[in-house]
Amino acid sequence: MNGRTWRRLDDDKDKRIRNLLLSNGGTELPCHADFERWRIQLEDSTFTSYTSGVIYSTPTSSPTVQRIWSEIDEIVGFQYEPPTRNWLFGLDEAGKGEIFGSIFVAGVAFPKDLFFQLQKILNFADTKSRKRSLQYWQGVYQGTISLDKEKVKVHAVRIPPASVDSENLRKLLDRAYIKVIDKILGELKTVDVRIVVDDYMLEKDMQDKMLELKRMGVETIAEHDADQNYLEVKAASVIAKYLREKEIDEIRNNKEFQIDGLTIGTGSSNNPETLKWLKAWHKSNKSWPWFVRKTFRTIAIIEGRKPSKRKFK
DNA sequence: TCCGAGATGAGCCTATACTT
DNA sequence: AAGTATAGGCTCATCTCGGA
Repeated sequence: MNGRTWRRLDDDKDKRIRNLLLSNGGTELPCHADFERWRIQLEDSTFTSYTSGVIYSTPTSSPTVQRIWSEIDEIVGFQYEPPTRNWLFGLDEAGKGEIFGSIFVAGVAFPKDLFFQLQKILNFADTKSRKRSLQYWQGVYQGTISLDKEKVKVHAVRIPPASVDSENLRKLLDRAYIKVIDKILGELKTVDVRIVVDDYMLEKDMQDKMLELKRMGVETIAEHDADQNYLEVKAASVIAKYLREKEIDEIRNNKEFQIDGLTIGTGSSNNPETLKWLKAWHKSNKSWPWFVRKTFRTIAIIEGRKPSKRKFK
């Protein structure tokens, strides 16, 4: 059972929500700290407003409270850039700076009438945090793709470690992004689309692609931190994150890739378990498994090699 | 009422490109 | 060649809040 949180509220919305609760029989409770603006008890749920512009409602089994939640959703409205086209199409990648595993580039497109349903699902999904379990990502992923199987278009491309070792990363990203765009746009069969990508510093291929799309009449946006401002990018980042976590989880649980009781850890260069695993594996004289990015600095240092500068031009 | 979990920012890692 | 910038990732410390 989960509560609900609404973020980025201004004073006006806060006031309207407070009035809504009071007019539906809510009773005011004393605040518990300076940073609390008000507390209102309504049936089995306590609503707390914080000075940071956040309102939180504790879990409920009351239909009345759930109806109020929907009304609050309407007052709060868009917590991301509102739709400007009938279709919203976002792309993002996960696993770029990791020393293990693949990079996943994912794209998600959905019609604008699914905006609020999706916003509700993704409101809690924090893609930056690794602390959440694979089950958590799977839940958000399933929630996203099963929202409306006919209308939600999803496509992802995997960039394997061997490619990362042998080619320019941004050029690989360019190609993966273009593949995803072509696939999903082909399914949409319309240019009434807003395409938003998280700006990884696009290379020429992708820049050209974006210009071509613009000429076709598609709205194109590339900006950093796009997942915070565009719901479609947030959705894509969740898909990419899930696929990446799934792969790493499978490697981690594979006994074949455990040594001296050590797993591969998170796969990041400054994860202590990952470093211990690297040292133990190297000591055993086994060759590196497929998922290790052999050209990365950390691996070269473990091998006693001089870290070479990567110049794939 | 109060403890601990989640959020956040700094500083480290990875990559590439541009400037000096 | 070294320094700057951009991107994403993780860890750690600190602080804000979430919830019993």
